[in-house]
Amino acid sequence: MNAAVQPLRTASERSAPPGETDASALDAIGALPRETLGERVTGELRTLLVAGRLAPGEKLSLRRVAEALGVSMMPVREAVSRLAADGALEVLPGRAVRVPVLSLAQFRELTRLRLVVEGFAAEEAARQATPADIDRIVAFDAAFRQAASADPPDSAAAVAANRDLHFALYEAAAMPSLIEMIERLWLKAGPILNLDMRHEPRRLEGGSAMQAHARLLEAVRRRDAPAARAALEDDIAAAAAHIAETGQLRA
Amino acid sequence: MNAAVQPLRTASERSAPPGETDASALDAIGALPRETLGERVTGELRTLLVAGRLAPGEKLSLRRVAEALGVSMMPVREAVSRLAADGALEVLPGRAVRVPVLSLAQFRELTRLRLVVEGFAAEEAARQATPADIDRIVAFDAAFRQAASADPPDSAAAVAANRDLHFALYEAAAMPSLIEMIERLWLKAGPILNLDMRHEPRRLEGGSAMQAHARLLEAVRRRDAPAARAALEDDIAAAAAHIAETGQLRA
DNA sequence: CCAACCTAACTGTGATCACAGATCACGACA
DNA sequence: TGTCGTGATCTGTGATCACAGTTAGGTTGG
Repeated sequence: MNAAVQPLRTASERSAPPGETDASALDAIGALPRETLGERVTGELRTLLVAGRLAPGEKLSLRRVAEALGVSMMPVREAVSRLAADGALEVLPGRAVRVPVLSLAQFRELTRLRLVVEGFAAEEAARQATPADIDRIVAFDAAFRQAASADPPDSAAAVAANRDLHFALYEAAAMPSLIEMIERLWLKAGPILNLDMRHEPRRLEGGSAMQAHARLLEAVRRRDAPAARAALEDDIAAAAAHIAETGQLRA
Repeated sequence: MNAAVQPLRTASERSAPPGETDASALDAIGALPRETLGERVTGELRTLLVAGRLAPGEKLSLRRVAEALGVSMMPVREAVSRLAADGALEVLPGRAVRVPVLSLAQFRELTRLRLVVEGFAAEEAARQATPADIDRIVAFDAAFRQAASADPPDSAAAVAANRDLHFALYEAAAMPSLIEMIERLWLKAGPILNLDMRHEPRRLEGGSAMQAHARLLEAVRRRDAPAARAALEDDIAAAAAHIAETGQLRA
């Protein structure tokens, strides 16, 4: 069922640091990542969701995911609990857990919220972006361009680059809670959005996304917040319109 | 430690419907509530958090909460997992789980996000509100007025009425995901906001909240979206300014 | 009198087991 | 042929146990 789920052995990769007493060396090492298994499973599922590799309506089984990842059922339960709390997954009453199937109304609401929230983030990013931020955005824009312009288009790479581009922009706003909000929106809309981009790479050829990205980048360079918002809104609206027309949404 | 946590016995309140075959009777009964224990614990903790009855920095113990609620540790783990994913609780690396202590910068970011998101909700509510919606808002406004004007002010009732008033407004916008977003913001800001209102009920006497509510209500009645947003923004900003001055926030 | 050690209690995490309820396929009855 | 009952199988939920890591309190040694 879940061929997309990669093994994730419980490798205890915390290498015990030897008895080192040199102060300079101790200062150099940072706090080691101390990530719990449940968090890693959560991250794994999140990645699959925003990438559209788990299709809407697809059913997951705690035991199967646990087996596929090489862990017990416990961490998977925790991950599913969190994602279900975010609305990224839904647990049917007594049945199974599955990727939510959005209705057209729900998708429209999500799009409106994205326009408000991500539009605000774009404005703030245009005001606060550092040269380093802009460099990162430029890099991801180039990656997206290359993936979208290839023949045939590399849809997987385009999806990833598109995500990186957007979040590089939002991170320039330097508002952590804002980014969390946007991630939650992407988690909900990701399955349809990216499933579509993955299945219909021809949409990339239209170039509307690349055009919007170019205008966005230009606006950020000029620190023109309203223009950045406008460009981003066009990007979101164009993708949403395409989904609303051709996507598979519930009535 | 958690005297605030109310017992929550595992009462199986699902009354088995008798073998009724009358079609009209079958149509009348709705789906019975089927709530899992973990969800009830989550709701219990959410209520305590937004009401400010769990103070920032307060530490929780899974076992103690479980014992206080009369359930096993398992549902509490699930509830804490969800709330931690929302940032409403935080789990220290290897230590304990506690209510987050916001820094001044984090609180300011939350306030800005509230202005954006709840401001949008107020606009939309002003456009979409039905007479029934307005009636509900009026009722909660009256309750808030009464609690705040009493001598001494009934801070607990004021906190509850204030919450009900705001969410009655937001629900008039008829955008479920928007309400989830706002609830998450309140979950983060609630502990300081309402802890403050609870400890310093004198702030209520200033009447700035009541004045803002009155303007808000008037704007909704007139279907004046910009005015509704302005009134709500004043309400949020006034409370936030008071916290930033006197509240206990980390540097 | 203060600091360092050490032990006992407690923490969240993960695994395993038990169970009620839902699903699905097969077969009996009408 | 169509429909309902029925059983095996699988689902998520909850409880219990085991464990490594941390914390706090008391004690010892300086």
